[in-house]
Amino acid sequence: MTSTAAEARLLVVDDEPNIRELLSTSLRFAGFEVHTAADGQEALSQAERTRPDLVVLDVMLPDLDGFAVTRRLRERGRDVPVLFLTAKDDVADRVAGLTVGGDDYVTKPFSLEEVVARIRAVLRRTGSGADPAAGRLVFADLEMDEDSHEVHRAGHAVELSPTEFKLLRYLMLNPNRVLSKTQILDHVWHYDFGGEAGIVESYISYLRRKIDTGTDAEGNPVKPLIHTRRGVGYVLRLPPAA
Amino acid sequence: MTSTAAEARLLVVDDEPNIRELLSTSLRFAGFEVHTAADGQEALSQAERTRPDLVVLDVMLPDLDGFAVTRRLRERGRDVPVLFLTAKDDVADRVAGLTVGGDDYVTKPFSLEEVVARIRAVLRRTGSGADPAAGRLVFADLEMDEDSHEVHRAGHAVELSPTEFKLLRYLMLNPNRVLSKTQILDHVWHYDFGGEAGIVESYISYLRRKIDTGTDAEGNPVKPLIHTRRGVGYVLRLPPAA
DNA sequence: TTCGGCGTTCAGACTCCTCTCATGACCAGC
DNA sequence: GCTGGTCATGAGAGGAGTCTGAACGCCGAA
Repeated sequence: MTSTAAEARLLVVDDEPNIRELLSTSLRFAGFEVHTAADGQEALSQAERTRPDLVVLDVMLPDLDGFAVTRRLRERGRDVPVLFLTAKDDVADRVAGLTVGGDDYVTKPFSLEEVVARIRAVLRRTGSGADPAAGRLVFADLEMDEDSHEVHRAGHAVELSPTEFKLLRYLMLNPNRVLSKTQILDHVWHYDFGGEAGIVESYISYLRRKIDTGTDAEGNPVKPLIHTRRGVGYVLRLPPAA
Repeated sequence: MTSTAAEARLLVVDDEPNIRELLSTSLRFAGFEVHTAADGQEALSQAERTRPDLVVLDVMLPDLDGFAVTRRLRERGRDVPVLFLTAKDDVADRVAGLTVGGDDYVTKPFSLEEVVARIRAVLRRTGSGADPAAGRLVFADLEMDEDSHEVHRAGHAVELSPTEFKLLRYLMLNPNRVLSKTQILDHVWHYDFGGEAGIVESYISYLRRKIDTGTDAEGNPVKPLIHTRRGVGYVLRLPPAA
């Protein structure tokens, strides 16, 4: 995750300490200023004090639920956008219009990639953002549009599965940086994924097949962008000059 | 919902906090400046202060009903247009008489798509609006007239059912953006719709049959505009270049 | 009342995705 | 050149996601 100047101020609300910790650490590293709260009441007072640009809010809280918190936040005139965290079987619990306005939601267990991407997407939609490059990742002749989920290599459209897409986004957010398989697993896969790191190798292989093969407009083979650092991990970068 | 500079100032009047919240959040995100009131008296004083361009008014209020509020508003010389919210069984008798002038009404439970579309339609009719493109949505060779409810694909008229129409409008308001099934459900269907997201798949299927099949003027098959992003949602966009 | 259109649900078929496993290639150090 | 470890890739099982047709109830129009 590239960390720049503080991108935005977030409030993370979850009663499970592990989740709170996981999120706040990762989001701070992703460049956000992060405050936390463990329940609805604390969330309201924290929001009052810290004036977040976005609230990451677990729907299931011990006191007030996420909807009550949202309503009270907005009754106070703060129409701050919310990213809801919800269990998969709570879908019925979705209640009227979880995703109204600029809001969005992510189901637990989530991947960190997913959360960061959704936060950025919500801020992009609701923020003052007039950034033309918003939602667009570019590395060499490889381009990704996060809103339409489109990927192009050397001008050609590439179809990626959801996991392939998330993996490539993670690589493109960290160009020229070697990422270990464990790191990739921790960011791209669900936080309670039980499998082995071998799956990363498989998906790197799929990605290479889709973006590092084929030819450009003149018929020359494209230069590979995904490189193996044996014993270390993988890196997205331009191939060495010669 | 594309959000632009504040389009107009609205006053939302409803005694149910959830409905008020749902409406104000969504309408703000749709680009309106929104004030709220919980009963008739508050509505009158808010209208006095904020001078709205349109009032969204629940007919059933704890103190004054929608008639009285409207009458008093107009006695004060404010001929602001009103969009009434009414329960289904109130329709026959009373509401019809209410909708004099540029007014309109929507029955509860409503869909957000519907409310936003009606508000825009009323403002278009009554406002100073001289926008030539008003009420007209175009994407590639697909055209929709929101006022006449007409849809054309490659020059051919297409007949759509009401739900199909709303779904297509939502897609056309968000071109090149992947919309999840939940998002679509929340915007296009009634806010208390209890069903599953499967219905979205069905209606996408109907829409495809009507607008993504057939041929253009030269007899070439039309290019599909509705695309599935497996595991993510649907997107309205031009097919990949080649 | 009958009829037809519409909204909704459901089930089956199908496609695509995820993940694991096994094999063989590759690489670095000796 | 060996050798042990690492990595690339294909095959395939199983599952999740998707599409479509059929059926039913509702409602408004005739």
